Amino acid sequence: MTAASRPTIADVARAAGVSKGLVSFALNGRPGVAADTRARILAAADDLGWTPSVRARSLSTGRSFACGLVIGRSPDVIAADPFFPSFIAGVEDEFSTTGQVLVLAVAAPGEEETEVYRTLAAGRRVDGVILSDLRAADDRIALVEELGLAGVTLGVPDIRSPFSSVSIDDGAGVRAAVDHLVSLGHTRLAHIAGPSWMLHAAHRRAAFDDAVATAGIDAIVVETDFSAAQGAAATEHLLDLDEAPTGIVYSNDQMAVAGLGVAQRRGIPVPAQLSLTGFDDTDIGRYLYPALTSVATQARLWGSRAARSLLDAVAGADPEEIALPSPTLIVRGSTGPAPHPPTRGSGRA
Amino acid sequence: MTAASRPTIADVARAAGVSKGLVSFALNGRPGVAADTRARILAAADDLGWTPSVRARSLSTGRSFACGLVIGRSPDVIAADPFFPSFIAGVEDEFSTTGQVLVLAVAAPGEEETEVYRTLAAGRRVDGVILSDLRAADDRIALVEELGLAGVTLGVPDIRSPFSSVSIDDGAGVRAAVDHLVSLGHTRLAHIAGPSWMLHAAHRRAAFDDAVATAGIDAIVVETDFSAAQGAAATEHLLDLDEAPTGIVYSNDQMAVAGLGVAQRRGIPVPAQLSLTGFDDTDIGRYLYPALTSVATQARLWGSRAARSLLDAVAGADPEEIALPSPTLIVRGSTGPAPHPPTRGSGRA
DNA sequence: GTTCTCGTCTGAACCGGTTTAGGTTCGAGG
DNA sequence: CCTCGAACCTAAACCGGTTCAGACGAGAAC
Repeated sequence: MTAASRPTIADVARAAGVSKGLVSFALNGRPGVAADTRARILAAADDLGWTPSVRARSLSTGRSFACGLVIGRSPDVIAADPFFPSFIAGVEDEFSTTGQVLVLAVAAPGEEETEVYRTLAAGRRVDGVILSDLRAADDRIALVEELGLAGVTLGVPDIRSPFSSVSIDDGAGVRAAVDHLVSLGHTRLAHIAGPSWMLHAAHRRAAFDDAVATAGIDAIVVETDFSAAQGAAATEHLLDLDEAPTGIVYSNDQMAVAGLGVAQRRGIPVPAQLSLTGFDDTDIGRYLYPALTSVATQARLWGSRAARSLLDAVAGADPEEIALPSPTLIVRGSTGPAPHPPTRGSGRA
Repeated sequence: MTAASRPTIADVARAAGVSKGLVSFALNGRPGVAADTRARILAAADDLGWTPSVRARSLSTGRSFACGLVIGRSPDVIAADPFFPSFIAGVEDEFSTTGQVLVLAVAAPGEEETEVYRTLAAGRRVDGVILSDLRAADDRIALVEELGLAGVTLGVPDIRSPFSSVSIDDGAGVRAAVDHLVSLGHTRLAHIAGPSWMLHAAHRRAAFDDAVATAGIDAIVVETDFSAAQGAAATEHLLDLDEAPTGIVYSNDQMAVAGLGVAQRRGIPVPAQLSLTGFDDTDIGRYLYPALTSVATQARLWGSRAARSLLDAVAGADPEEIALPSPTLIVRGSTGPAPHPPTRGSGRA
């Protein structure tokens, strides 16, 4: 009479006239159940509107059917980064079809972050975790291994790792940006990099160094924390230089946007006097004036691949290294031919 | 020898020389346990490094110790919106101290979204959900109630709701923006609104209508889907008008940024000929040129309050209506005095 | 006809907690 | 000295699934 609580497997068993155990077998599609009995059980379950209790299943199988993503950044830096929403959408693409659930946590790197992993593992709330923003000699890898969780890293770690990795070749994007600028005649370039302890920031920087060396041109690199504030500051610094660069390759879009703001404030025409490229191909970059030339990564695809790889790992598959298609440079208005240099001595127009 | 699996409450009981039940009582700080026994049990638990299994606890208590947030937007629109990361950080502030966990899902409104709620409830994976981006006659309210989940709405619903709400007075922010522009002498304003089926977009629009009516000035409203693309298109439309507005109040920052791009592309000086205000006070807005005048909401605070309210509801508290501090207008360079009108007839400088 | 095997199904243990009914012990009150 | 109640504790049921040892029956092999 009172709120009939949801049917359990025992109710289904009673309705079908079989034992609990057999119901479990039938519902999980395991062999050893006569075809007609199976049909009868499924019909009974359907009739009663039975639905498995993940809680009970978790307890008896020892799996959580949930995976975690701990975003190790300060909220300010995340806020402006379009990567995670797209990435998470990709993860969902995969999880939703397999009954998994995504547990999200936000914690600044350090103590607090470690604590989050420990808590997640202690309560056995997740079966595995996605390690994003891989760091140099990332101690989370050993931590997650020690905690007995499955894992997948976004990018190939620089240390031994028992986990699968899913990577995108950031370097190709940066090289494309540099080549683009070089082909436009730029000879003094700069790179505004992310923090070198972040592996992908380091990769982008290395690719930049490599590309400019190959092209045989001058270059300077400034390191930042990826924030708009430091992106702006770094740009100011570069523009104050005696021989200011004529092209700046930013390690993310939000710094590029801030850099564009700095240039405009100084009255430096973009791209006539200064070309800028971003990284991530944020939607907003497309609507700025001039629109931002940027490197487009496929965050959503990355998310779904990482999710799948993690589920494979939870299921006991061997680690694998997955490489995603290289990012592509989207050329827009913020890059253009190098300005005619008003260099001393050579007074050419 | 072999991987000693984690200690259970039975191990603790054995070590302390008491029964399982008493251990449970002691660990949960319930009365009826002698002080020294309690101490002995706690010491034993500590010794063994015991940690509760949330799975087992879930099964026996019927609670999940997890809450859900289903973001009902298309990934593109989320990506550029800084609200959720900050909001989620706030939710975490509250959850992390109480051992709760946040389950995040992303689904475009409609079928798919409903399915996500049903799935979450069917598996009893969450105890409650946060309903964000409240809609007109939001059917999620009845759905969540029917599913037997606790809930909290972000904003006061326009229909009967059994849930607590946590709201911020968007209208105050929009009014502040309008008043600011009016005080600068603007007499033709426009509002680029979000979709009217989103309650907060509707509120902002209503506040705009109200504020311009009070000021007794001309105004026009264009509705969009909150995306940068439509923000840009709406701006183009307004600037094409015979009597183009001299001030535009955008319903979010990303449209304002796109609008600024449009103005710059047309060579319309901002703020000399056109003033713009955003909403959300995105970090990026601060670094544009000119920097964006915007309405700052406290997303993180909102998150922690909503989380707390939801936990109260899960614990059985009566619904409450919480009002957050009004947002404040942050004035920056994108707004300025109204241009001297080169109107026909009155040739005043 | 007996034995073996296979497929089908049952019953019970188990996962790791919580909760409740009831049993001891002890001191106070009569 | 006996009775009674409070304080403390135990044992067992319970949450809702999974899993495994073994019961049972039927057909095949001998």
